[in-house]
Amino acid sequence: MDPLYSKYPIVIENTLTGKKEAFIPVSDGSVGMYVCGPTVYSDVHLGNARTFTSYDFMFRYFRHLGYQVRYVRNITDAGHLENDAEEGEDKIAKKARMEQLEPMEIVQRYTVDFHKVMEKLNALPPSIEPTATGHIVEQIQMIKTILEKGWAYQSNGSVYFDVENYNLKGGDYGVLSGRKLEELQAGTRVLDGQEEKRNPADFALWKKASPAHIMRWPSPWSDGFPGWHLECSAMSTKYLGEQFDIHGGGMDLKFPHHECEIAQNVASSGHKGAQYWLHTNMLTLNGKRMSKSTGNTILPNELFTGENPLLVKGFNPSTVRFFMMQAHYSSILDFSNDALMAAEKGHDKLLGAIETLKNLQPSKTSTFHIHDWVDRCYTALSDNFNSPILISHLFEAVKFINSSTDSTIGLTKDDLQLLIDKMNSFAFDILGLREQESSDAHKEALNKAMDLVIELRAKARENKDWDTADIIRKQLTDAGIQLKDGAEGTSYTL
RNA sequence: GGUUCCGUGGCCGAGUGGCUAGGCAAUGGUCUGCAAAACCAUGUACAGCGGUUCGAAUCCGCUCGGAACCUCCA
Repeated sequence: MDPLYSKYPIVIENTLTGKKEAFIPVSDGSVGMYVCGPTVYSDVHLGNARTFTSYDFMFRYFRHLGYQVRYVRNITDAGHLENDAEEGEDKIAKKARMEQLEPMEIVQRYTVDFHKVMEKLNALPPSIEPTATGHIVEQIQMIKTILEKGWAYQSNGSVYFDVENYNLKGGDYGVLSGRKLEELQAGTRVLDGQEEKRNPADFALWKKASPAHIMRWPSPWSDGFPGWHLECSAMSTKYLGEQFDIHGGGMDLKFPHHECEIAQNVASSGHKGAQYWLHTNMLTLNGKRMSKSTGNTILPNELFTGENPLLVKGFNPSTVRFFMMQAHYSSILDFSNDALMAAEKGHDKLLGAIETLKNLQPSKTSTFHIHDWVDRCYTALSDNFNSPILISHLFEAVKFINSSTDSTIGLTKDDLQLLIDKMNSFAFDILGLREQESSDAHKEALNKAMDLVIELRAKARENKDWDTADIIRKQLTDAGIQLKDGAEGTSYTL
């Protein structure tokens, strides 16, 4: 049988070309995907969470279609320069001194925090999660190659990429971001240490460490540390090859980070690296950019607990994920308490219908064009990962499920099974939603207790003792349990 | 200031030359002891002003507003 990806070929918006293009992997049937991961020097930002959730969704979809996927997402633990200056200090080293901790202690703490947040959001671990500090050797090797080919120069123990020379010899620094080299030079601020460079647009491949700099490694040029952009070139090449399929990251990385990556790749191997570049869009909070200084900011964990003045309550991570999936990854998404509240209702309605679906019985004929529906769902997903359209189709099925009567759905046995399978695939395997987790033992105990309460209340209702019946319902509602009196008896939801 | 992008009904959010996206909220109805849930019905929205076109929310121009990048940032 043909794999699903040949039935529903993917089209991707390639930000390198600005066009939607048919996705044709370098190697048939497999996908190599590299995503720029977080810098682990502080709590993971909510925007990071959105970006990595978007790529997790794509990862899941590729796998679902039958591709063999290698998903590489790095951890930047070597720190980046705070500015381009000679005495520029590594962010991680700075924070370490402030808190009197070893740099790797900071790295460890925030890496663990990052993993916890992503786990809550039900993001699968990447296939490989390499660290910058673990690949100093590869980075030094790449610098050597670039130097040998004449695309870089040494200056005072540091090594810089020669952007002007690169473009004179046919390089196209600026392809990704649409920037012109002349404009870049004109717009560059005068910073300390610029005199080391031949051109303000040049960027560091290796920086000589100042005596105070804690994170440092020996190299042929100086004791120092790798430049801002090198780790991604080195690690993507190592794990995915000189030519691979997808490179992703947030919009904000487009320039200069990804622009420099392409230049480094071309300089060292003659290839651009990824064929398809993807950029996820930013997040705003109540219509404004997030900013710690104005208090317009929320941490992922605060979103889950509700411990933030901008939130009325906490939201479960699956709701947050659903909220993110309701918007396209390439659009700016605005977070607000109201928007989350609305998403929560929709999320619960969707999962509720999937729960209902389990208990429905098939009928002789089908009244829902299930194959057509499945087709439309896949078509939406394959059209540049359009999760909002998929969700709108899912709600079509929700309406159909909920309008089923007498415990019977208008689907034949096979069609019903198909609907169950696909709803599960789309909602859980691909969108990555999940039921509120509670232990089975817990659930069973609650079910038994609820059966008892419902039975007692049913007796009261038989006797038309409405006061008792209403008190029970009211108290349960206050406790967060909603009773629903239906034709077939009473059920409850949390 | 430069580069790029966006502005959709009460809110969130798809679409992007002619055909109902969807969710939430609201109103009416069905059901119910009453609720809740669910279902049915109801909104002729596309920042403003011009232009192109048989036809524009969708293309072009200007104006206003917002965002990202130009310095580490998903």
